[in-house]
Amino acid sequence: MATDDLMSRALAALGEDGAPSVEVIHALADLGATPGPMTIAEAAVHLDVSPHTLRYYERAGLVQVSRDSAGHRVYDDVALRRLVFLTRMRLSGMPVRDLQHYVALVDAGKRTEPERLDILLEHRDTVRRRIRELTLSLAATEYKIATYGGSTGPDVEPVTDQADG
Amino acid sequence: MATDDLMSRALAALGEDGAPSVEVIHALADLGATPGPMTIAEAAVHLDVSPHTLRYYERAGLVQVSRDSAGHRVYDDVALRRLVFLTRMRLSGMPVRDLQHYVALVDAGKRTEPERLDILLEHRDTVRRRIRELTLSLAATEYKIATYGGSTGPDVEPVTDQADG
DNA sequence: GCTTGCCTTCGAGCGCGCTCGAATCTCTAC
DNA sequence: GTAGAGATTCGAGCGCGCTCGAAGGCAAGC
Repeated sequence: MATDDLMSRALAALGEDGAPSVEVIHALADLGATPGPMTIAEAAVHLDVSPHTLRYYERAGLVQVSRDSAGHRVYDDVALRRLVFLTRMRLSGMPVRDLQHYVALVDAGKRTEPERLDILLEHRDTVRRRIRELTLSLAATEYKIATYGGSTGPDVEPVTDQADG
Repeated sequence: MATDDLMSRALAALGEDGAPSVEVIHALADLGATPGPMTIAEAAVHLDVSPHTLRYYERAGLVQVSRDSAGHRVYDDVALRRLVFLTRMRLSGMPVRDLQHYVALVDAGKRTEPERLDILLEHRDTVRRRIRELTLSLAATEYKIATYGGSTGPDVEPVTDQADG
């Protein structure tokens, strides 16, 4: 089950109301399936990013990846789980810098859990704010679409094109 | 009524359910209030961007701004309305490149309205997709927050820290 | 008159997140 | 043995959207 497939399926399962089901949440939590060791090309497909990006993440210290006898990267379950987390956080807009901080905390041990939780809580709020912004922009866009022709509103009938048309 | 104030107020009025009220939509459509001519500093506050950004938008051909006798920019209602539109679209993630295309169509006259409408429709879909992505990421983040301590799920009790903790 | 402050233009610089190219290595297939 | 695919490292480059700095202009206040 590739992550992009999973996201696609989850997106498909997510109704217009925007309330994810329990199944979707469980699917996103990646419970169960351990896809096993894979090459960088396979991992890239699995995570829906480019091999270049995977190497970049590794260089950035976000994930450690072992090598086989040929020196090629081997993505095991540990690396893949972290990368699923990382790509998901990136998709939701968390900067790489913040992720570097977060993984540093993870690597620093269990005592950093409170701070990690704080980061997640703050990120949650950021995502919520962003969703609201987008919801408003969406409403404005839909309003503009619905009233097209009267570019500043329904009570204005422009003779020529308006500036914000 | 500054645009940022308006957005703040609209955000405050927007409940957890994420369904904007008619009032909010009307407010976002900027019906009524014409703030009159203002300086670049005033416009920047009004639009919640920097003067640098306003000059950049003008250089990018997104808006035309006249000058007073001293050569200073004068933001009239036409410019301000367009900038409200532009900043809103930017906020919702439309690339400057696309906005350049859009305003070029506006300046090309009424016959380009169908294409403009297409752009808005496509943008609407893009914003919807993005909202869904963020909603899913939010759900995953909230799940992780709720199950914190069991970093890969509730059925796993890690002895040491997990890679995706 | 002179300082202060905000404005102007212009081009350059920057932070982010990749993205790419070059040179080289390893494995597989023919 | 040799061609080809795909991997490696490294540093550089790029597209985006600003952001800044330098050098100078204009108007008001002391």
